[in-house]
Amino acid sequence: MVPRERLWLSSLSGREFFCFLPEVFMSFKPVSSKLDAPTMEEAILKTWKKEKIFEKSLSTRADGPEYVFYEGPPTANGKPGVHHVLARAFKDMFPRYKIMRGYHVSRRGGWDTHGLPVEIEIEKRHGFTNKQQIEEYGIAKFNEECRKSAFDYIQDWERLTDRIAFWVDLKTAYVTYSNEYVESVWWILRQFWNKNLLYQGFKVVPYCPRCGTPLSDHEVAQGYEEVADPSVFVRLPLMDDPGVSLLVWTTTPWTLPANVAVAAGVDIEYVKVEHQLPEGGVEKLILAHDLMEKVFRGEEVKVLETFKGRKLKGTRYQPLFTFMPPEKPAHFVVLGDFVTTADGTGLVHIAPAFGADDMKVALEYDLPIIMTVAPDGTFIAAVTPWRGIFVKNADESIKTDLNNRGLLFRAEAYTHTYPFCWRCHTPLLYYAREAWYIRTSQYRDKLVQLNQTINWVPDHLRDGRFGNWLANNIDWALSRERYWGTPLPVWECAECHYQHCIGSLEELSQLTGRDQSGLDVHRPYVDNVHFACQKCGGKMTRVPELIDVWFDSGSMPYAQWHYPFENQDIFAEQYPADYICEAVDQTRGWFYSLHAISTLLFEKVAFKNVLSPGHIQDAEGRKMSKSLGNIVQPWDVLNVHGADALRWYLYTATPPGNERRFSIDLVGDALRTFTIPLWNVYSFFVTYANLDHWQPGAAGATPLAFSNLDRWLLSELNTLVARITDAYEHYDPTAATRPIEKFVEILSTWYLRRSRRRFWKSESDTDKQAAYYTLYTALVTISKLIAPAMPFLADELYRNLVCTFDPAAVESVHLAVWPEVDASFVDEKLNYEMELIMRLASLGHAARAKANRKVRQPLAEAAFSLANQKDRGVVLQYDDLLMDELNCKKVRLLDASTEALQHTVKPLPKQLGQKYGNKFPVIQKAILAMNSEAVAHTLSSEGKLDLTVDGIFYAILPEEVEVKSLAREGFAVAEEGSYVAALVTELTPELVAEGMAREFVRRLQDFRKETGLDVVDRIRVYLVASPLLKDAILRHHEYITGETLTVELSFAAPPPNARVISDTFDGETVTIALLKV
RNA sequence: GGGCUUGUAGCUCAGUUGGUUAGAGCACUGUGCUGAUAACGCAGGGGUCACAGGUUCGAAUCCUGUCAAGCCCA
Repeated sequence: MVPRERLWLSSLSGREFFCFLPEVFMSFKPVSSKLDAPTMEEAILKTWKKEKIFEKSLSTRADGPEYVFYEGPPTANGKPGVHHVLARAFKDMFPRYKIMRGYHVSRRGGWDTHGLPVEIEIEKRHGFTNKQQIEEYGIAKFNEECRKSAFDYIQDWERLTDRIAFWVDLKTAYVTYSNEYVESVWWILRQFWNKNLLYQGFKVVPYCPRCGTPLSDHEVAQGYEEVADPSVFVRLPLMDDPGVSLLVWTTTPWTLPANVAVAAGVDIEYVKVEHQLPEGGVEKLILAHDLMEKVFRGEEVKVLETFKGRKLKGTRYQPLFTFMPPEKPAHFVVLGDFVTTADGTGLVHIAPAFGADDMKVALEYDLPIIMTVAPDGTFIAAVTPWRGIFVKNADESIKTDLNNRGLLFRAEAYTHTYPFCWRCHTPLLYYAREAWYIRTSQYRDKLVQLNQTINWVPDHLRDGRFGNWLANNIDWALSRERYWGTPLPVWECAECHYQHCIGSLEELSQLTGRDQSGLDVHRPYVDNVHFACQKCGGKMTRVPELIDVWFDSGSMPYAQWHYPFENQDIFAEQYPADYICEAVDQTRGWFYSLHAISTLLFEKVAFKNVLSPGHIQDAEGRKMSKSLGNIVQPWDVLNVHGADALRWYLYTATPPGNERRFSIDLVGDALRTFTIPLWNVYSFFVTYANLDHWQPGAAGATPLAFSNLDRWLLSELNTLVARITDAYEHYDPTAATRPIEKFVEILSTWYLRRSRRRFWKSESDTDKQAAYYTLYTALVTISKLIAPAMPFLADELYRNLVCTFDPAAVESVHLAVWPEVDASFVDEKLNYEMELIMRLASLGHAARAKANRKVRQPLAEAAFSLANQKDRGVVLQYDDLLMDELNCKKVRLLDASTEALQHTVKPLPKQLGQKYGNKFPVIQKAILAMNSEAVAHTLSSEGKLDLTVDGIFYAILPEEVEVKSLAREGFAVAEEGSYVAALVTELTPELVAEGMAREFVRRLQDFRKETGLDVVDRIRVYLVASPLLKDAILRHHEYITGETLTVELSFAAPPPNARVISDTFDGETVTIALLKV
């Protein structure tokens, strides 16, 4: 069928006005069926800027309730990658949704500007390899370069942020190095100082003795190598049990002079064994049961006693060395959860100065810390035998010493990975340095309790990774011995060592008696500020440390507003956040620093909802890294497929907490499977609505005649709105997007496929109006539902579909109001019934294919069998849809009373199994052993089936057995589960002729298209055809001319200027000559 | 070494309180349909539900262990 001629004189009443002035018809902007996504998106971007849509999204909601979003500040000293797009895409969608719900979302941006990554860039630039070089170069110059470098790639960030439509206010973005920001951070630290939460202690850090500096984690990670270290087993004779020794193991003998305790595992099983000495006699040793085999290597030992580790707690042993007598109780067994039985003896030597676990357990048990090593990595003078020797070089001599004293059980080489300095290749030492801590562990219970009130997505983070981290909270090691960062605002007196923490620049001014408001708060300037000690009048100098950059970013709720020095009202409104979002690696980074600072400061949460997406991997599931060369650049994707497809892929590919594989092609799939079908529906609608001069809201007084199909689509649409709304309310990006894909699919492949003729037909009746209304409503609603996810396409649809005709409409979908569910349209029954009809249509097609009957050939009859009695009425109710879809003259139900049927029965495991439990197998067997016809008959006539198996009686109900009916003969059959479609495939001459006519129409339409005719062009047709075909054409003359807009169809000779083709089908031949009128 | 997470078709993913023969989309092959479509329909091939035990009438699903990958920590 061809769309009717577009003449409007005979059209709907009330439209005559347009007929006289066709040139002023308002119409939708024409939409090509080809979509160029990047071009479309860039045009929308320009429009947004021109019309200041982002600004309006704020101003139009100025009176709305506040929805607070915190931007986790990135560092702009590197180029943004796909993983940044990921986080930003997830950040963006919920604020956009909330705007449409009427909220005001200020979305201030921010930049993290301090820290080691920035310093390293500058070090690389100058080829610096150690801290002395920086100090020789000058901290002032160095920091000035850091300050500039922090924004080296800011333009890349701004461009990318803009292009992916992450709406964030970068014009007013906070910057962590600004004096105002730092002053707020100082204020926070001062609050902690006042509460006695800030203290100085030791921290064990990976330390390079040659460079004289601790290394950051990622520096350490660069330098692991496999090496052979000495592995020694050492006896520690017990004080109170002569002849018995603890057996400990270590790969760092140089730490033994600093030993203060031995750790055992509380639930590990230990044994006391009797062991034959090679030189004669026996000794008694204590070690973990599971490691006996490894330690004694088949040597025979006698187990004297077995006990759990907790029993060893407090057991005292004789110190190995006595160079430095401890000032506190030491040399006894403690319990540690880090003890394992993977290696060694299950008893771990503890030297708090040289191991993080050791330090932790030392704090727990108040053990002394014995520092035997100087900063250059050599033993101090007190360790007399090895003074001045580099510790690793003393290992052999220490072994000899122990052996001479009969304490060495065994020594050998042990190969493992050990960290080396990435700059100078010196083996790193784990080494205790003085450090500043925040006493977060004092607030452990509060941290845990407040965390329970936070909504985590995925929710396992709350009690898993984050919850565990809080439950085992240790004090926050705050200080860093670096240059470019927020200085720790503690001043110390050179004389009496009195310390004072500064809380504001004003305080500093008072103390120094000089206006410090213009001071650069960074090193080295702040280090040159001195004042008199309150206690002794001595000279106060700032301590050299900076603070952890995570403290900077965790302070952003306060510092971004220069709170409490300014903006107290804004702060009150913007704290805490409703929503934050960063990748999962931030659990112990930003998420923790926000939570810890907020808890210690105000005992409140800093954020109520947090979404934490998993990382991006390459298409093979490997992580993206420079060394693998598998990094996908965001612009390569954006320039090909656009930002919407990229975002859509990220939302739909996998639940947010999972890792997701990523490649240009996977984004292309999102475009092909969702965007393009949606675009085609849109393009179809606009094309035909323009041809018909259809306008939204112009139907006038005529009531719309909604078909079943319309009512169904509107029901599905409102169901969809409810689902998507619910998903957004629950911070579920996958559920907020995937159902839209499903909806667009059924919109395109069922609603539109089944409705095409309604749009083409000549009469502009109420049915057609209903179809336009329905499709229009669906498209406009979709534009709103996808707005938070695909901001460009959404606005493209909305602006053309809504703004074109409605001058009162807001100018962008992002300023529009989120759709409400109209419950009166939701009809669950209708949804169910249409799904059934789609399934039956599908079965009908399958039956056709099996019988080798193409769809163009009409068939006499399609019959269906449905096991569920309730479903049977549905078939007849929608028979018009099925007849049309399957090209059948009649649709009916298979019926046992009117035709020969055979039945198959299937006992249903779910129903029978749940009811009868372990009797299910015998019941199933018994039913299958019976005659299926008899079972089917009894169940339908008596409503139950009596069964006795092994002397037990069962009454089986119809719903517990599936009965399927099959026609015996004369049908082509397809079945799925209990559904059966049966087609009568016998053809009458009438049906054959009609099939030929349709076949002929198809050729003619192809020919029209090939000739380049417009859909509304009219034609004359001249034919030569074989007799059977000629007969069919004459019989269906009216149908053919109507479908093909043929004004004259004749079997006369064609004029010489006609286009001619010949074709053969179904054994018939035809020659067609065509002429445009 | 520890914690958390993941593992289902070639690829991307569903799979409800355990219950019929484990599904969908993409890709591939065949075929049909089409004057919106870059489409669409139908069919086919493709599965040791990572592996091994256990519980159960019945396990992708519950339990235990192992392996692999990712992240965080050590």
